[in-house]
Amino acid sequence: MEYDFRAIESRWQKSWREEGIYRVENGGDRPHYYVLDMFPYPSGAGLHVGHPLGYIASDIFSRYKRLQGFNVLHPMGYDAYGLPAEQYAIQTGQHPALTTEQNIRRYREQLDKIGFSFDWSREVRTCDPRYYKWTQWTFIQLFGHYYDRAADKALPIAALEERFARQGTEGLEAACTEPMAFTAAEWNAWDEPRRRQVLMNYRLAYLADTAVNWCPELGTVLANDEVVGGLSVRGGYPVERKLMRQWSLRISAYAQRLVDGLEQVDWTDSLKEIQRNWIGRSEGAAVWFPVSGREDGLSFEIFTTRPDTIFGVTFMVLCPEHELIATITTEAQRQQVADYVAWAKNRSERERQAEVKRVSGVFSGAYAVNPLTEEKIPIWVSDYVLAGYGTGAIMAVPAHDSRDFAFARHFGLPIRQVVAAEKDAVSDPSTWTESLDSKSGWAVNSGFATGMKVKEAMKAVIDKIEEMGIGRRTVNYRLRDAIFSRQRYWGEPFPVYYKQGVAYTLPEECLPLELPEVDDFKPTASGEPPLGHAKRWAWDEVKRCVVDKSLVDEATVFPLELSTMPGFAGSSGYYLRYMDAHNDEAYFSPEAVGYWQNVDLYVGGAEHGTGHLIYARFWNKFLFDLGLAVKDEPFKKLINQGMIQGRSNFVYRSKQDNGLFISKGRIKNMEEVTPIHVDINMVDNDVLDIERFRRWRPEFAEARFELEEGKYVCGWEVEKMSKSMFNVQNPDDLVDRYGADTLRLYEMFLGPVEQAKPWDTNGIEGVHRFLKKFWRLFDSALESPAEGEPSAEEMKVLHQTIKRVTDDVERFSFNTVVSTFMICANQLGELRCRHLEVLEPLAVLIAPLAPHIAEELWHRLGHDGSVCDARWPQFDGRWLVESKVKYPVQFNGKMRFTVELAADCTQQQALDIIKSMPEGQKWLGGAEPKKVIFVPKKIINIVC
RNA sequence: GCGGAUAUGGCGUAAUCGGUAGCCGCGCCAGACUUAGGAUCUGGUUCCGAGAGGAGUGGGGGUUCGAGUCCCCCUAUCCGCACCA
Repeated sequence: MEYDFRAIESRWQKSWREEGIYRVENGGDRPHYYVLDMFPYPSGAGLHVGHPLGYIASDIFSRYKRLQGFNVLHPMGYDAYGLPAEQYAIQTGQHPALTTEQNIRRYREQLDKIGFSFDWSREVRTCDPRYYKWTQWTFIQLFGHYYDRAADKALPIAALEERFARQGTEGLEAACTEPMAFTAAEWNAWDEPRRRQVLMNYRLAYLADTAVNWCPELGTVLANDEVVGGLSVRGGYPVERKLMRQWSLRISAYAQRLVDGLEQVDWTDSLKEIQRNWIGRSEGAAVWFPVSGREDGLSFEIFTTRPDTIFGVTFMVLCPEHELIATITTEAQRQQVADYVAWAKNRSERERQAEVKRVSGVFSGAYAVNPLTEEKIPIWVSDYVLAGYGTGAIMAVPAHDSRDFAFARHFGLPIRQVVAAEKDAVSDPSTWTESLDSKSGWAVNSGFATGMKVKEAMKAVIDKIEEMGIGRRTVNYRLRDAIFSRQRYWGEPFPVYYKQGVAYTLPEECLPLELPEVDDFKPTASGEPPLGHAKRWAWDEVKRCVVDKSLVDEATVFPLELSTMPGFAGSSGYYLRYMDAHNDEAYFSPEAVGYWQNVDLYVGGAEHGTGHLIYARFWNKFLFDLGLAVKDEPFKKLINQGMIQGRSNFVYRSKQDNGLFISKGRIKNMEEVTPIHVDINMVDNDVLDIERFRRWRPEFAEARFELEEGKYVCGWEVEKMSKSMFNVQNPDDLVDRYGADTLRLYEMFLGPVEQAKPWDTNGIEGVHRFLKKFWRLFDSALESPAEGEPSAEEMKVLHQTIKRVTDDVERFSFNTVVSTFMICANQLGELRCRHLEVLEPLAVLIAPLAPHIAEELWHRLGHDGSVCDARWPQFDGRWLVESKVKYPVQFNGKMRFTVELAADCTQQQALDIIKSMPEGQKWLGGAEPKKVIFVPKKIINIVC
């Protein structure tokens, strides 16, 4: 029988669908395992071959775990809200709801063709009201909680109110926007709006005037991870800093726990490092510097990681946004400072970042006093100090900070050395070409700290300023709160309404607050959210949801919040929803989360390291504080699949003769030809299909070719996969041509899952040939099965394969699994193996990789059920026993040599084997070895 | 600039521990079968050399009886962050 993959695959896909064999139940006796893929944005372009790479890897692991006897949760869904979907809708002029629906259908078709074992009964879509009900619900909880640093967790805001009524801010340690201090008496005297205003300072979801990333082109604000180099990630449009009243999530409150949690998870070091850098924890000191000559005792706070260099401060710098500037600037400097601040403000974020090397700044005319030396030091204003980090003010130590050094050199400010690389190695800083930033070395010219090592000096200086009451040891994070509102249409509406300008959340019973249909969903340049067009909706929903009916009158037409939530809102907790996807009473039941706990294996791209993976961890930690999630970290193990790049093909057109195309090997000088992208679908192993090329474009119909060995060989280059380069590979074409099993095997065979690699189909034939060979092996054995016992040789091949496949699947080395199967098929083919008891376990073994062919073979072997319910074959080591002498070596008058033996070989057996070998006798000189050292598993060193 | 990763034949890669470098596949070469094409099968294929032999895992050094693998320095490429005090 021929290997008819089309018939086999459609038959089994249909059967799986009808039998619902991938449906998973919560509970049962089997151990549980949760395998999750990062769910896709259903974009208009459909899936390309890069998408399924991770899905195939996770599917292999899920199927493997299932065959090992685990109850495996392996769900899939769609991240359908957010900018990409909406941008696509705007481009095509269709409503996002419609395009999203179409795209999802297309994605589903493409996914189904590849034969995944997803439990589609648990599908979630972030744009489905039954799903986003819980996104909105979580927002309400975030609004209703604050972060208590003493308890180190989120607590209900009601507890905070109670505390304020009892003792004001006395003794409170809580994450907040601005530090506040008031007494219980003051709190109790305030009215409701005033109190709410104060509480907003502490809520985990809060409204505040924030310097945001405003993208005029997209008509919305963006989070920090959505902006790279001053341009929006989505679309690449310029982004400017703008002060706007926006919702934010107080993710910074969790900064330390987000750092600490990385210790517990099994992620790659590089991804953990990306997160650590993004959170940017740095230890140092906060120090108050008084402004000189002020009767009101005015002072300002700075943050430094180098308190030991405080004796080397020669000037102070404030960021242009600093509130103190207006107060301290002297009359003489007022105009200059105002000009500078105005100039700095108008500079786009992109300009500022592009001109980092350019030094700019202005003297304020005011002076500060160094609290340790009593020295008077000038206060400058410069935009190299950032408003968003620390306090927006620094103490400048030009001798030991490269940025301060550049600034001092530019403006001719003094430079004073206070650290020396070697003890007492003091030199004249005016001769220096760069600052000495290293933290190793000794303090010099540093008052009481002189002679100490830098590390000691740091501690001594902090102790001193704490003792003087002018500062404290502190930790600063780079991680900033996540801006949560978007002035866009396609997102979750906020469950928020306003009463006299004060924000209230809707009652939970009213959820979901559904996204209305609007005629015009396009963003506006002014930043007015498109939901403003939905007058009827605002009206009706307010009437339905708002408790206080008096609000619904002509005067307050739009008491609802009109922004929507960003894309990451819906994707932050979806893995929890899969556990209990149809629950209308709760996000997920305690039983469901108690059973599945958290994700055992998460597979997805590393590009989410600073976005989704931070937000999801934050979201989970918050739900953990609420007692809903049962684990502090959501994703135990994480595998980053490498990006698949495109591999473009070129033809080379002669510059002299526009109708002539020269094969790559015949080109003498690349200057004489123009490379032209050609569609990779008409190139096979870099050989051009000349007829298809002629038909491709009218201008190539008459093309002539200078061939090499009768072929036209194309050039190639690795580029981004994109339509314009004609290098997009659609998985459907390959499935049609070779079948899903071949595609699955080939994507894995390409190389390690984690590695970035260009896509090319040059080897796919080989993988397809293997499947045919594998099929024939079974086919001939089924036709005339061998009688009697399988040979030791055959058993050895089988057990070698079981061992290697099991080990390699365990360590996610799927490319070597494919190789192992190829070797196995070659060897059994050579042995002409027709023993069904040798072949049957192989059908199970290959089921995770190539489920369709496995299912068909399983069926042909006479089994009624699915191969998915089979048991993973057990490795039996006794078939592999062998021995082999490796390197005999003599040294130090002793003999030592190394022997390779089977894993279960005993010491005595090892010695017997060695002594039985003629060389062994010679090396040992007839003597008994004195010492046998088992070094690794297999190799034994023997010392005589 | 800081941080992380990677570097092996013509190509993708393999070599769980330090133990005969190059498994498996592509491509290429030769052959078998075939009217032909396709499909299938067999043998060969790191480089230099006719051969004996020699060289060889980006470059240089080190540890070791033994290094692709461990350590130090350098180079190139990729990724992340980027005036973060």
